[in-house]
Amino acid sequence: MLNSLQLPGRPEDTRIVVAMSGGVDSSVVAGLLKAEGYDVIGMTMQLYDHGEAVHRKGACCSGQDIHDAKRVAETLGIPHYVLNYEEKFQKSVIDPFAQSYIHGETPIPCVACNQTVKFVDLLATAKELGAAALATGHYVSSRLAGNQRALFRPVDEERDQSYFLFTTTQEQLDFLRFPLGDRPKAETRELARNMGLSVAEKSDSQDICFVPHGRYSDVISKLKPEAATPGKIVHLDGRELGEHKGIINFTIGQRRGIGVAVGEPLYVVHLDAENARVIVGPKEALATHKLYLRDVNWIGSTSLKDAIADGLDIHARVRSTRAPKPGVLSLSNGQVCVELANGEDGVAPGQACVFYEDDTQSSRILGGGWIEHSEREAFAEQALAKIAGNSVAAFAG
RNA sequence: UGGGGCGUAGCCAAGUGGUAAGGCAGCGGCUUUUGAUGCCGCCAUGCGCAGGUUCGAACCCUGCCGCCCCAG
Repeated sequence: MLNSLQLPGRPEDTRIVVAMSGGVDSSVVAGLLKAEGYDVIGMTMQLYDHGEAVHRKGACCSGQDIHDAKRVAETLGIPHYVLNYEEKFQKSVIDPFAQSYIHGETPIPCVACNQTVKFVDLLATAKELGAAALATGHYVSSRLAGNQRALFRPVDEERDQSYFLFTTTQEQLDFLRFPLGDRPKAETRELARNMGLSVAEKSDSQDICFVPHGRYSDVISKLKPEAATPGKIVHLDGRELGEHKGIINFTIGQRRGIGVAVGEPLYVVHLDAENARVIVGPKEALATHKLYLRDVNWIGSTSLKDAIADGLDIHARVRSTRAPKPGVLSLSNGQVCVELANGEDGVAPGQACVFYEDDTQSSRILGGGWIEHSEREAFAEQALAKIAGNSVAAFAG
């Protein structure tokens, strides 16, 4: 006989740790589980210096948010602990974040945070406390598929956070619970009001939590002053259009902030970290069909190797908010790759490609990988090759 | 200093007598638990300068300044 979290034993005998960010979602999770009678412990991670981000809307894991979490815990009558993971967060999330941009890639700190601090350190602490599960406020569903848990898209498609959870391992998945995956966001807020939680009307979190005022490049510059190396802005057709203040300020697909006027809009199509060049071009040059992935995490029911041996029809996401699009997952020269039937724009190395079983509303998440590089239309590939050649020639001369 | 052309916002550019299009760039906002994209809004009391004609001038006239081309 399993309880509502599909664990053996009565709720009263089941200890659950809830990762409380200080936001509405995780607060409601704690409230729901407490109401069901579970032995709930709230835990909040302190991830970075609260000095600068205290009053920022939509932050988490610092200053005000920790206070909010504490208040909620008091209201619910559950114990609450604050875990100082500042050093780990710096090392596992912020530093790699900066390095990624320096290398001309575009990181996803939210995934790095889930992958490291949240589902490793916090999860370990939960186990140490004798918890049977770690519950979070993510909008994603998980349930048993055979004798192991599987991940599915949530009921509220608009809030789907599965993209940020693609690195979750089977072992972590078996210990995690996502009670909000089966209800719409509006209902969560309603529940928060009914529970009398102080955070009921708090704005949703957005943007990178550890970036104070919207300029992520400031964080990098502060951390690595030498990172902002100026360089040239080069058009796909070879023209040098101007200068920029460092490739850390750009990402593939970006339009605003290039600062060059040529009559037609320009987009960043490639970042040449080695030569500090930003390659720009027309929107058409962004269309990407084939993605090569590294560090693939697979949480399908059969092994990855077996599943994709003959090519597997999947739906894939290259960004969190877009609907999964049809594609084929396969092995190409030993590297996992995805061929998107209709292509996508703005595909940047360092971002993730997440696999879904199909395009249904409650599709299973099969895993995903980090985008190492990608292939565009022939004309763009040729132009890029030519520009790369010019750079080599320039160095030789 | 003979001839011709041009000077409109940061860039490009339409307008050739009726009260300054548009694009790009920039700025602001919306959207978004990553970076983006997208969408919406803002952006020349003034058209190289100074006079003149006219009810009315970026448009016509005069002079000046600057740039370009051809011929030297």
